[in-house]
Amino acid sequence: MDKPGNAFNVMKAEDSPGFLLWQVTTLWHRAIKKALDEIDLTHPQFVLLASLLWLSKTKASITQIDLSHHSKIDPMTTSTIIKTLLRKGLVERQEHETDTRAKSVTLTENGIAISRQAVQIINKVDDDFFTGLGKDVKDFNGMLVGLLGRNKI
Amino acid sequence: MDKPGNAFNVMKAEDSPGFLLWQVTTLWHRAIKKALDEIDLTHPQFVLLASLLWLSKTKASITQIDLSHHSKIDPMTTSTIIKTLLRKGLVERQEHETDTRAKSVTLTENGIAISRQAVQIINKVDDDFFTGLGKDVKDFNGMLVGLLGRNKI
DNA sequence: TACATATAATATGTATACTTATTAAAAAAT
DNA sequence: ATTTTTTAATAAGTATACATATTATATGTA
Repeated sequence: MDKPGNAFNVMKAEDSPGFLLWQVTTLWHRAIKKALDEIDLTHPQFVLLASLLWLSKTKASITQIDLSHHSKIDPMTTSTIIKTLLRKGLVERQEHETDTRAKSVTLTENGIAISRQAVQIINKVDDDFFTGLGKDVKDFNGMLVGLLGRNKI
Repeated sequence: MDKPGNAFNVMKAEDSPGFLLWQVTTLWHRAIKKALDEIDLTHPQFVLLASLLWLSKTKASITQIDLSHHSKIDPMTTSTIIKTLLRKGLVERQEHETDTRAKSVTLTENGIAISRQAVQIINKVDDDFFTGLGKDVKDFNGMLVGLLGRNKI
């Protein structure tokens, strides 16, 4: 009764959503990373580019905080990644029209092209990765939306 | 029809399991990181310690590759993290009995204590985080297990 | 208007996470 | 038995991800 293992509250690793989520996302990140290598983007870079593409459908001026909120990437990391995207010529920054503290981030022409390409690549990776869920994907999405709603930070 | 946004194959972000998974795991990682701060562990460090605790229930000699396979953390990263855990005095390494290339990793006494404490902390964080799923947690786990099975790398 | 509080962005420092390449030894193949 | 192929571990280099602290500005309140 005093072996190291008895610290767990589950008998099988498959009963722990946390450990399963760790394993699944580790494999998923790896697959995405590999696919994005082809266009020299990292996963977080892609998330910010896609967020820009997405938000620009409905919002005129997008700040780093907007991107941070949408992507859940913390503001500091967002700042770092945007700086890299600037260096790559995929985004540009201009002064915000009303808030002088903030910066408006926009995609460059090349940024739009790369982002669209990246979205296609990720669509395919995700299609492959989540194929196993079949019809359950709706339920899966629903659960994730539920978790998001209950764990807003 | 040529605005940036039309690159997506979903109309709502809630229809993309990939984006939802990104958001959920980002928030989840943040919550775990914050909780583990208290005992000066990172999430990956915890995963390896818990893996050691778990595997030692059934396996006499545990190598870094064993840990890598179980945790899905790649071998190089496993090596780096184990080195940190060594420095912290939470694990020890000895020559493997039969394979001279490999190293057997074991928890120190303090490592066992810290690991158990960490497991309790994470149990609580995960309980809180996944509470929203209610009875669905079984289905959620099942889907994750399915994804794991279909995406072995 | 003046002051306290909240917010946008970022410099700094530590710890992943991975790629590529290397070393040494085990396993498989002929 | 010798050669070929895998495999365990890791060095080096790049890019997150976060906490903490700082700067400058916006917002709320008296």
